[in-house]
Parts: sequence; C-alpha cells; structure tokens
Amino acid sequence: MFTVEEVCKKVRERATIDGNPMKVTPQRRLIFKALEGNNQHPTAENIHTQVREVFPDISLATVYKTLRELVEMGEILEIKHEGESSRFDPRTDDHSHLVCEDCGRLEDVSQTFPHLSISDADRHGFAISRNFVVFYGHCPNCQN
Amino acid sequence: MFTVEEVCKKVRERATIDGNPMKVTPQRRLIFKALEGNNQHPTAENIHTQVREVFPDISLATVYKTLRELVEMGEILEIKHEGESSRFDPRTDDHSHLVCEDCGRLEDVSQTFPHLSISDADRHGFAISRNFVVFYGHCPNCQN
DNA sequence: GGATAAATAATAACGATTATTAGTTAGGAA
DNA sequence: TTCCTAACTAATAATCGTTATTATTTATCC
Repeated sequence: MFTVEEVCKKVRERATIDGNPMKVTPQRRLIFKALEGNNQHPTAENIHTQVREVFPDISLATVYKTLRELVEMGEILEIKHEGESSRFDPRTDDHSHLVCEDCGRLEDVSQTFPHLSISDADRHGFAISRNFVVFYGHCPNCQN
Repeated sequence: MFTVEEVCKKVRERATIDGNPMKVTPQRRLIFKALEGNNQHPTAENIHTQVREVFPDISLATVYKTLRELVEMGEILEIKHEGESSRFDPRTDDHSHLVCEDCGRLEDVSQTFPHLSISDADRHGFAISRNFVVFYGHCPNCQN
C-alpha cells in the first residue's frame, strides 16, 4: 500500500550512489500525496499540474526525477503504451490493464494469466520468465 | 505475403488525400525489398542502413514516411515496446511476440490467445475487442 | 547553528519521429 | 516522345517526452 508516510520512511532509508541517504523535501511529499490512493494512472504532466496548484514553482523535471526514483525503488509502476506518455501506478502488485481504443482510458485488471505458455517451436530456445496481457476495447463513455 | 511486386501494385492502386495515385520510386522499391521476407523486426534505422548500401543519399525521413504509409495500408505491422524505437514486421497475421529482457531480441510467436477473458468486476463496462500478449524471457545467447 | 551532500528550478540536450520546403521525378496525357 | 502536374525526395527544422547539466538552495546529521 502506497502511503505518504511509508514512502517518506523508505526514501530516508534509501542510499544514493555515494552511500548517503536520500532526503524528503516538501516537493517530494506533495508528489507522494498526489499518488497516494490514485487509481487514475496519471502521467508526469498530470502530477505536475496537480502539484503546481499548491506549489506553483515546482519543475516538471523534479516530478520526472521523483517518479523515476519511485519506479527504481519499486514503489510505483511505470506503464508504457503505444508511444504515449508514460503513466504511473501506485499499485505494484501483478495485474493486467484494460485500455480504451478511443479515448485512452486505462483501468487496472486484478486478474493475471500466469499459466499462459507457448509451444517449443515458438519458444526459440528462450527461458520465459513472465508474460504481459493488455486488453483493448471501448469504455462505457465511448460506446454509442 | 509481403512481396515487392505485390506492394508496388497496391501502392499504385492507392489514392492520396487529393485522390491522385501514389507513386513507386526507386527509393520505395528498395525499402520494400529490405522488408520482403525479413523476420528480423528491423527498426527504421536498420532499414535506412541497409538501403543506403545501394542508395547512399536516401534520407531517414523518406524511410520513416514510407514505413508509415505501409503501416496505414496494413502491409506491415509496427511494434512498439518499452520506449525503444519502433520495429516493423512484414508479417501481418495475428501473432504474439517474445522479447529478450537482456538484449531486446524479438521473435514472432504464431500462437494467439483469443479466449482470454476477464471478470465482470474487472471489465469496468468496457466492450473488449482484442487482447495482446507479450512474453518476456532470456534468449539462448543471454542464458549463461 | 554549521557543514555538506542531496535536491531544486531553469533550461539545455537528447533520441525518435514528423513537418516543412525547395527542388526533382513518376506516370498519365497529348 | 515530350509535357504536365501532383507526388516524391533530401535536407533540415521542429516536435514531444524525457533526461542531463548547473548554479543555487535546503534537509539532515553533528
């Protein structure tokens, strides 16, 4: 569960490349707050816009840098689809996604498909470690 | 089946936005040739490098433009994965892909998974039209 | 409070791709 | 064959999402 206080704690416990601890700044706390309980799969821009309402001078690069660190810490997931901006998800358990082909709306799908396997002929000698299913369709708003 | 002569024919039959026919140029013929029977999933750069051996002055933009048109015509597939350059595939029948997590090697998987479905709770009211499975693993060369 | 490494804002740089533009050419008609 | 014209090309600028750079500020430890 992604909570502001949990993540602040983990940030302070985490070492930089020089072995020194990372810091919790007001900017970072705001970014964590914008992610906490957020199931909207925001982009870096979305987070930036939201955070700027209370901290008008925050830089987009700061948002990107913080999100990148959270991804590296395993606290959020980065979702890359079809050449669009990355979206970020504070839900990190294994799950699939459902994408609207019309408006791009993206929903979490709890169900996973760990059993999928392919034939030896198709395997090309690979050692398969995981798979990844994306469902495409039309969301309620885009169905006329 | 993607063949140079087939594609040239389809290009000449195809109309531009002004209703005039598209043309077959030596540059385009070379790009078609580089794609014919190519199961290496080349990038635009790969195609450009290959084509430049016989046509040194061809522009990368020309390669991109031609590939874009082939995608729009449905003659090739564009494969977008994980923030890398797009790869192009003259095989257009429905198939999955297998990606090496170490070197990025990409193979076609003939098998498809049309039967996958998700629960009502996960469906979020979407009308699902298709799914898309990608397998990740380690290719023979990257297994030590 | 002071020291210091990390973080910030601003902005330049980056890589992949697309748009622009002036000049060239394919392909149909005369 | 030669002309015509819209499509095409090469060169390059522009775009978009993202990351790197840098001078300045700040969180945290003593």
